[in-house]
Amino acid sequence: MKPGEYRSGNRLLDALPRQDRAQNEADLRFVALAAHQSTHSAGRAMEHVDFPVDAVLSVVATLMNGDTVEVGTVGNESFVEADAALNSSISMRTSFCQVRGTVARMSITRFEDRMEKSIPFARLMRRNVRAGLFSAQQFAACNAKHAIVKRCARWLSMTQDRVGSSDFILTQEFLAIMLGVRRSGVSEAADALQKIGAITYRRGAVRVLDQALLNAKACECYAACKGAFAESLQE
Amino acid sequence: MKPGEYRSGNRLLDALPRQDRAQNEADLRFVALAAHQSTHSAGRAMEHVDFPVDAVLSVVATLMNGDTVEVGTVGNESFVEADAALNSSISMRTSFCQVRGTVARMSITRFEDRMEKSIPFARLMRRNVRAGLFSAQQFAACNAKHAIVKRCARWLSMTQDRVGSSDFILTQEFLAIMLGVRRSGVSEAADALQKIGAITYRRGAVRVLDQALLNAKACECYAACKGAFAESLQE
DNA sequence: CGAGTTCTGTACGGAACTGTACCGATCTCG
DNA sequence: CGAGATCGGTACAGTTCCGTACAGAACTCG
Repeated sequence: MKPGEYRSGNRLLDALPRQDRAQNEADLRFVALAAHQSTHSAGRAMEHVDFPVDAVLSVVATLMNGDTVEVGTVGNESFVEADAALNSSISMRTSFCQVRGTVARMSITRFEDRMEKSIPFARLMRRNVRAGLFSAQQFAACNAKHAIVKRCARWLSMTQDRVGSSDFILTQEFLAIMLGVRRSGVSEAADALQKIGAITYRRGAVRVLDQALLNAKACECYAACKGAFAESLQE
Repeated sequence: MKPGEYRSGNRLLDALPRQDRAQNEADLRFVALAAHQSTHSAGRAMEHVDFPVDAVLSVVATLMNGDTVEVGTVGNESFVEADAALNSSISMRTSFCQVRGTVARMSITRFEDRMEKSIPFARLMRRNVRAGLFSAQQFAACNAKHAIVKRCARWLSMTQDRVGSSDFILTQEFLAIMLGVRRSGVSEAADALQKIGAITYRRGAVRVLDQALLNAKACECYAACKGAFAESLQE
């Protein structure tokens, strides 16, 4: 493979200019993550930065009563944790693997070095953090205004894009935690989406039957976040 | 006044090292903002960046049905808009003045120039954006989990810190929009806070009677966001 | 195969919040 | 001062969602 033709499988890394892409080959190692495996802990120094390939990671805020709410969903269009691109090597949030798969892992040392030395690298990462900020803001509005079914459809739509498959493993229990609602609330929402033929949901196995229909049932936040990340990968 | 002793009144700008502070004097002009006056529009190129002195600005997400929800509150500990520190001169969100007062305004050109040329400047701004990201995430969790009264107390607590006064002007109508709830919901919450003697609320005029009590009634998100911004101003 | 675990569907009372409406109080401004 | 606009308190029916509980289905593993 010629230099610069290296592809990591993470769209953010692969959107770098040729020379930076070549550097990726040396800086990355691929790690298979199991479901619910933690990658970063709130308040702890980061040892590495993870660029998902086909895994989906969740960034969550943990409240004092122990409740957790998802504040960011990260797939092959982005990375965890954003702090690394904001002059801090301490992660503010906890993140873990939601849908099992592979991530391209870079040490925090290498990441910081490249932020400093490559203008295109730093620029692309920061533009991506901007999309992450947009998403967090969108989630704030979404959680305040949108009904469970729509948020549920949004999450499934986002996840399908990220895993690149119609099938993925996810229990209602975890989806409920992500959305900040009751499990039985997700059960009812998933049932509604099944009845209209958008998905099937059987014991942790989701299958998207009609992507267009599912997207249509999702709130506007799906398209908004997708657009923000897409924009951050261009130019 | 000796160089480096210049104080803008915005704590973020004033946390810069001596040399950068001196530069502020040339780069800033002070602008008085009226309540509800817009400073940035979603999708439009930024002409300037605003560092509040005693004004309080709101960053809002506008949904397709026209509803707006606050996704960031900005006072003298921060600035709008974060995008400027993330390699974009286009604002992703709309922001406007919530509590009237003064902002220190810098042209986007000067801001970008300083981001590029001063490492301490760029570092401080990015650490501040990190706190802004943390806040947006916290709001996402807050909107999903916390009751109106607590969110209301949070907002008033945050605002009092930012205006540096026990009195400020704010209609329930606008507070309702910020929290993403009904106006009469705010009316009931404000009434509850009045009954316990934390505040008085009369026709758009809020007076905080017992700050400690108000803070205690606020959800944990008040302290969490305050801490995040405080940390971003140190070192 | 059988015991134990995990996961989902469903139910029910209750709490929180919504949408809407109306009135009175207060402020603004000619 | 008086008309009009703004703002806040209250009410009520309706909806969404919560907390909790329980049973059955599906899976795991010895």
